[in-house]
Order: sequence, then C-alpha cells, then structure tokens
Amino acid sequence: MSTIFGNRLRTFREKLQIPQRKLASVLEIDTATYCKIEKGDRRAKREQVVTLAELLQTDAKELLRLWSADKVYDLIADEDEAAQILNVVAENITHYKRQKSKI
Amino acid sequence: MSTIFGNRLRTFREKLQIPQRKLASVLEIDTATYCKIEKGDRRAKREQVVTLAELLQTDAKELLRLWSADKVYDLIADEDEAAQILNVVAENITHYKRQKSKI
DNA sequence: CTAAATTTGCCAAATAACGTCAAGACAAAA
DNA sequence: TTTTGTCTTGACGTTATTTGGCAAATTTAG
Repeated sequence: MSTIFGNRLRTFREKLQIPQRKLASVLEIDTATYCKIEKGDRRAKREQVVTLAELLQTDAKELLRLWSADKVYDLIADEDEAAQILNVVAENITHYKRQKSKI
Repeated sequence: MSTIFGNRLRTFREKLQIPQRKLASVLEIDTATYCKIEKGDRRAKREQVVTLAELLQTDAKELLRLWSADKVYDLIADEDEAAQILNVVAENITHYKRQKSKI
C-alpha cells in the first residue's frame, strides 16, 4: 500500500514532536489505527484528514490531495502502463469540465 | 459511475453486431451483469477484459487501460482538484520507476 | 402485436475494509 | 536490569461494499 500521504503525516507530526497517541485521541481512534494510517495500512476518512491538517498546522487541501493521490496510486501502481492510464483519465476529466462549464 | 470503458465496449460490440447475450455467455455471466458492465454499474474482472478484447477484436492493452482509467476516474471525479491529484500520482509513479530501474 | 434484446430493482453471498485488542519491539530513563 | 512510553503488528469480529443472478420491466426490431 502507498504511503505518499502517511509519510507526509509522519514528517509533520515528528516536526511538531506530537506523539501518535495525541492525534489518535483527537480523532477518537485507537493508536493502532492511527499508526496504520501513517504506515498506509488503513485509510483515513476525509473528515479526519481535515482535522489532521489543523492539528499539524498544514494546508488541508494539500493534504487531501495527497490522500486522494494515495488511493489512485494504489489502484494503478501495479499496472505497467500506469502513466498512460493517468493520461486517459486526465483527458476525460478535462472533457467533463469543459462540458460542465458550458452548462 | 464512469463509462469510459463501457462505452468503448458498446461501440465495438455494436460495430460487430454482437448481442450482449453472446458476450455474456462466453464470459459465463448473466446478460444483466454484462449489461451493467457496459453501463458502468458493474466492474468487469481483469480476466474478462482480456477475453472481451479477443471477442471484440481489439487490443487488450488498450482496453485494459480504459478499464483502469475508469476506476481512477470514479475515485477522483468528484474532487475539485482532480487534475492536480493526477499530477501528484504521476510524480510518484515516475519516482518509483526510476528507483526500480536502478536496482 | 410478438419476440428478442436490453435494462432495472432487489437479494443473498462473497469480498474487502474497518477498529480494537493483545502482544511484542525498541529506545530512553530510572 | 527494570521500567516507561511510543510505536508496530497480527488476529479477530464487525461493518461496508461489491458481486452475480433472478425476475420483472422496458425498449427495440421485425
């Protein structure tokens, strides 16, 4: 499992010298669960990401981006044409946005 | 749900004038299930995509790419920074590949 | 209209993801 | 060495999601 997100979490947390226990309690989850989130064994909930951004004094949007990226990464990391897949998605995303803006 | 993949399936199938019933029977699934795959209500299995590529006389890699893209699309289509998310993933994918090739 | 093809809603089974507990590793402090 | 605090891991039961099929409805073609 990917750790783009979890690693960032850990970096920020260590910089602020906050124990996992502390963040876990604010999120109202077990320290084991929080540990797994950092390690990429469990997925944080969107809500939790926002809370974590506050606690770690970082930009929520940025953190959410990594959080999403993690999920995408896990989905295609094993594919040998991962990069091309991203291109296909990118094309379709922009197409959609164009349509949407016309309405 | 996305239909990047399903639409392609349908296009090819109609071009060859094959009824869903036929493809479904080769895949050994219900026609309803196959229908849902084309509509994007169900996900085809990787194996099935390969089989479908044969039946529809098209490139399996290409079809698999769309199949994967569909999954990614569904994951991030609702995000307002979808495009940026893809960039993050792309960076991490290439990083990984660089490392891998060094080994 | 009739028949074939496609689509939909719903269900039960299978699968995946979840959170917690208990046990353990590790390092720093006593 | 024993203790203390932090982090990590595996196993387990629970919950959520996904799956395939059936039956019924709808659409399409002849």
